[in-house]
Amino acid sequence: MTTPTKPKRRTRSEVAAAKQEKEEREALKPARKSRPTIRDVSRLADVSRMTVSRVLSDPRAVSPDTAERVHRAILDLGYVPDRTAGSLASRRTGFIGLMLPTLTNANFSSVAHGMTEVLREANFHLLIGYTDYDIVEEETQIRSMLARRPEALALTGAVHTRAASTMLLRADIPIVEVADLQPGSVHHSVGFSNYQVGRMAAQYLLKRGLRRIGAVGGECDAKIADYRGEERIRGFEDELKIAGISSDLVIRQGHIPVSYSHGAEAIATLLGRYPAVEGVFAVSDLAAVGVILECQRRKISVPDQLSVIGFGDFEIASEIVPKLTTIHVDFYELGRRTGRLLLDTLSGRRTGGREIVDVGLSLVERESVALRLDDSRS
Amino acid sequence: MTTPTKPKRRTRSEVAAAKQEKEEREALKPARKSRPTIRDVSRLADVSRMTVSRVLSDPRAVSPDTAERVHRAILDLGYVPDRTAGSLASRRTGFIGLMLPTLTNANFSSVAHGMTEVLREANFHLLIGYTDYDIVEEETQIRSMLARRPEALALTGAVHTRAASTMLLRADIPIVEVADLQPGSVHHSVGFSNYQVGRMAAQYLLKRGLRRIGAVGGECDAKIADYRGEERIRGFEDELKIAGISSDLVIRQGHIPVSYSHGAEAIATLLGRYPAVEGVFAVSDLAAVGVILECQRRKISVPDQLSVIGFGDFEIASEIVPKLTTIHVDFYELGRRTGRLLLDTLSGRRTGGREIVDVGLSLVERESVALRLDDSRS
DNA sequence: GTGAAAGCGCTAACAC
DNA sequence: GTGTTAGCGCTTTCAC
Repeated sequence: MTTPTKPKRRTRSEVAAAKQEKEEREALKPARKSRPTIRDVSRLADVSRMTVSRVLSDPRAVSPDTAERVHRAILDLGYVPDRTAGSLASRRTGFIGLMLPTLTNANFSSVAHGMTEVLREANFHLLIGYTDYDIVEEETQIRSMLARRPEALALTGAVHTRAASTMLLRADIPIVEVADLQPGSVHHSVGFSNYQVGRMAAQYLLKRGLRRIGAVGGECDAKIADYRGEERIRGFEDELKIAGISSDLVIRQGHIPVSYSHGAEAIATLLGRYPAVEGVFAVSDLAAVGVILECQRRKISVPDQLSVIGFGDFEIASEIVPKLTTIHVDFYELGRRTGRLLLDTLSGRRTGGREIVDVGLSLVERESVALRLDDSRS
Repeated sequence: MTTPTKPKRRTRSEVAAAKQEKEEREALKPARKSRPTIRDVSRLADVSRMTVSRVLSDPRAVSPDTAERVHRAILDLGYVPDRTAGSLASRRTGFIGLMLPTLTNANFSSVAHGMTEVLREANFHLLIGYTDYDIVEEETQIRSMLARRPEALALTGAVHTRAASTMLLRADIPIVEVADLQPGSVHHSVGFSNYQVGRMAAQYLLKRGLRRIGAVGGECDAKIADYRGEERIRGFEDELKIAGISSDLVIRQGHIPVSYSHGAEAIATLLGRYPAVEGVFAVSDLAAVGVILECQRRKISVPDQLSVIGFGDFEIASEIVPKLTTIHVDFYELGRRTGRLLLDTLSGRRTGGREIVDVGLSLVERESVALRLDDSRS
């Protein structure tokens, strides 16, 4: 029972001696069959663990000879440093969180793509979560993400539960709200104004001489809501109001994520109620394409009989027949800007208050909106 | 200089005494302004740190009263456990890596979605990387992912660099190759046979009485290659060979990711070379939709003049006019199966050798393939 | 049911 | 340029 290799309970006086032995034990510790650690490398290269650490993090601080030996040992052993341990010691995890509404939307994917491109160079990893457009789920996700100690967080949108907001504040890390520019927020923002998207769409349809115009977007219910889509609709309605046009043709129907079939169904409803509708704004290109396709099935000519304008400039927009006129946002660039803002903030290159980056909007005129010359307005 | 609070160098004899003081110092340690730790919770709840840990990981091991006090303390402090530290101590990171070719493909996103759904319940997090279809980049990504000590890895496809394969073996964790069933692999597989996809497409076109048929896919160059797409093309060609039909109409053009415009350009090439082509298989629905759209522009009727069959059953497939006949794979389910396989393996519920899960293929007959009744074959 | 001791594999800080 | 010390915030293990 009293195996000498197995340390037993020791009296106080033995502690110092034990300490003496530490080095010796360390040297004897068998090259276990498990993954090699920094210690294995240090022994093989005959240097201290710190030197190995330095070779990896700041090679210039080590003499070329030593570095060479260490590198060889690393290769020999197939050593892969453990960033979990490194994170704990340095208190820098190298994680940045990104919370998306859904994984399966090309534009949000582009944000993730853009961020990753920027973060990669700085050796940061993106931790991706998604909420299915549910802010209660977002709260859960934020909590479990914070347990990974991300150094910064990017969230889609500016609407959160109270508890989530509290956690975010307490986390005391840079936070940026992405894809939505809300004046009230306390965090950084990189995005564009969804409200402005709606206004721009309405302005364009009006400018083209269209008057009987409407919009299609998703419903909002208690929990699951597309705040950004609703903002776009709101902007659209406000612009109509200014022009003295009724917003009866604006319909909210179906649930997010808004997609092709959603657009097809919504235009069917709209056409049923207001057969005379001559122009429609869809809160997403996917819905807009659904509208065009439904028109194709019904032999309604776009844009001759019905004009369509979308949002997002998804890839399909420039391919569909007729090509879709839409409002473009560079989501990939948005992701890059977000990544850079966060990196700059973390490195202290950027200091001070709330940063607001507007990546802007651009109208891409293609073929899906008619020009009513018979109309008298500009 | 000799600030009493700052511990100085100590003689051996002082060490024991210092140890004595440890507890006292700990008790005195100021409630620093930083994030609360398990120690802060334990002090507030007047229990040991271990008890707090148990409340979080195995509540039944703690008396209800104690648990209650601990929970209150957690809430009071807004304590969020640090999984970085937990991972190091328990040697379980709760990470599972997923390597995708690209972030911006709906079907791969579905895999990530499916996996996440399954992993969430087990409190695992997905670590997502992407390679841009480049196996050298994959190697880099795998290396940096392994530094996070994922407990398992899911890779898209079975083609890796030698160095990558070595690392994977050494990592000594469960690995599953996803979306590609390659007989030669040493790892688990969850997927389908891309080769079979191509054969199925050819068989279907032939069965419908089409003879002058071809395919459109991407080129392969030294590094960046769509192995899966190429497999599908290969299957297609082999089936043609069996039927005694030339595969001259099979063209590989352009680079991945294959998308709408790729299909449009490829069909333009094909039509230029072989105006009499009557049927085409596109390695991806996106390319197939591009073909349909290009035909629309050229006033070529689909399927009357040209039949089109795709792969992937992307959302647009069932919306486009005419609706696209395609080969469906349930990528979401594929992700779920992958997640479950990995979880089962990790929990020891599953043991033994290489597991191969074929999620299967199904042909979705819609409107884009003609039926040539004038042909004599079945 | 609860606690004390001993790390997990690294790095910050400082010594030489 | 290199090494030593002392943790990072948890969990494992074992004692009671």
